[in-house]
Amino acid sequence: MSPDSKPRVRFAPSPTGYLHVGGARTALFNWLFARREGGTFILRIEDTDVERNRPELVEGILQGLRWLGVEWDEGPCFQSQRLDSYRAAAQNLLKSGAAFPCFCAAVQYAGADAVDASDAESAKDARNAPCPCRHLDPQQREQKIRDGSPYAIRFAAPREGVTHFEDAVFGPREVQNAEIEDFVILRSSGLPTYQLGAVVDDMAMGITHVIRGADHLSNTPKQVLLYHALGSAPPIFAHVPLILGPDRTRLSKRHGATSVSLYAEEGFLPEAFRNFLALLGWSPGSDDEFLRTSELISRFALSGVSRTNGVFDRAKLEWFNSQYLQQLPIEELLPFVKAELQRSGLWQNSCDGPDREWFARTVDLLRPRTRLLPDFSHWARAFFSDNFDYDSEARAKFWKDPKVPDLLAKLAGTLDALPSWDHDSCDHALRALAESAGVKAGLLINATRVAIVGRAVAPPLFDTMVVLGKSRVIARLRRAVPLATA
RNA sequence: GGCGCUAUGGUGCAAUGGUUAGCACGCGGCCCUUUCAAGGCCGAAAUACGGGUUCGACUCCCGUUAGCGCUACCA
Repeated sequence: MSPDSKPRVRFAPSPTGYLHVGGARTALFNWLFARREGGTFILRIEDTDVERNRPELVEGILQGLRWLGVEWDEGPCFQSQRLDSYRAAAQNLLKSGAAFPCFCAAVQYAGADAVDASDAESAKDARNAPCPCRHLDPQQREQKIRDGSPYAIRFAAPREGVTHFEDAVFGPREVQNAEIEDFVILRSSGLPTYQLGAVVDDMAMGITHVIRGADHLSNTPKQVLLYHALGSAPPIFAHVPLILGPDRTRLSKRHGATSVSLYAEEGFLPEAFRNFLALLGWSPGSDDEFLRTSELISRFALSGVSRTNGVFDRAKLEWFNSQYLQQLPIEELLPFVKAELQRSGLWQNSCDGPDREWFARTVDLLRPRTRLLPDFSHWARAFFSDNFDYDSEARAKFWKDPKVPDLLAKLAGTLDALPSWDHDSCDHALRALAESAGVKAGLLINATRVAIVGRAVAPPLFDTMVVLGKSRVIARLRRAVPLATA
């Protein structure tokens, strides 16, 4: 790469499932790198496996990326629309002798367990046996092709020597070519395998850095061989460690939520999710953790990427979310709360107009106790609607005292007579009432909270009263009297 | 089985070959307090094991063990 050329990177998911956490992090690293270096981030859909391919899943992957805020500069392009390139490349390799046609029957992968469980020796032999088609003489080859025998195209891997490449994370790598089998590059169906498709496209797209999961580390020498055979210098590779579940096995559906869209639905903030994901397998080199996306970008470097697989820690993710919920400038948070309230049917348009200030103040009051966006419409429901229920545990605990109904009724009257409605006025009025009634202020405070918001969990009472407004508080107190009596 | 990668508290990350091995999540305690959070303070908790190299090793080398990956006409 010449000094003035900007890096070009890509994220290349295959539409065989949703956008999972591991893929999302790979995408994020690519994106952060591109943004940091002023490069280009390309999205490519690797849909060459007709069997597993689910075209309808592509949109979900795109949505997941958009939610994550990982915007691509080019694409998405589909490998299924570039089949000619792969076939041409395969033909070139055939002509140059770097590849050969294989007429063997395709063997379906039975799974690692099946192989290991069967007779170890024969399985071993089968695995190591080189494809005999490599040594077919030209006449036999021609004959078979003329006969119309279906064939795949295999790369003729060198039997000696070593292949090396540079990995920005794992350092310089060297592999014995003897360990590399004659892998298939074009299936008998005419569709390319991953190895060929990826290399041909990365070459065509001018990819300078291949940032992908470490599960590809072992296969990289094959691709390096392809680059050379195709007459191109390989890019710089950067393999990022895998994400594991709590049991330290590769994260999968078994571990529960692995789809990015699920986290979006649960009410995580995309920026919090990004922050969390970025720090899973990467470190800025210091102890800083709360890093807004702009800082992530300015500090990202491949040299900070770890070589150790990491466990996905949901608790930490939630902590990041709560941090963003309470530390974001309020104006940045409001749109997310609005969307949440719209989702739950609690949104009032006035909050975008005359009540905007009230809305901001209320959200600000609520947010230290929220962990996920839906908290705003669940336990904080009473702040946005008169239609809320009364938590039975809260009632049992704070409406237990028989004096409560009478106190609530009296409080409604006292508050109603208040000339001004502010924190201190409410405070004094309530404490005075408690004192004259001979009860502790706490008793009345707790009972009142349940009466006006329906539950034990809420911001400080007098702040809550101010935000709810005089008429609502009084109405709710009166409404609660018979309920507290029952 | 073969080949490869990795190894710091339960988890995620720090530590030019020299620190009482640091930070954060989680956990426990205390403070604050009107509930619940948030916040503040304190605490328990780690260099996988064994050999080397070195004045000195979390750091470099070897071995062991463990985990993971690849070993498909999957990606």
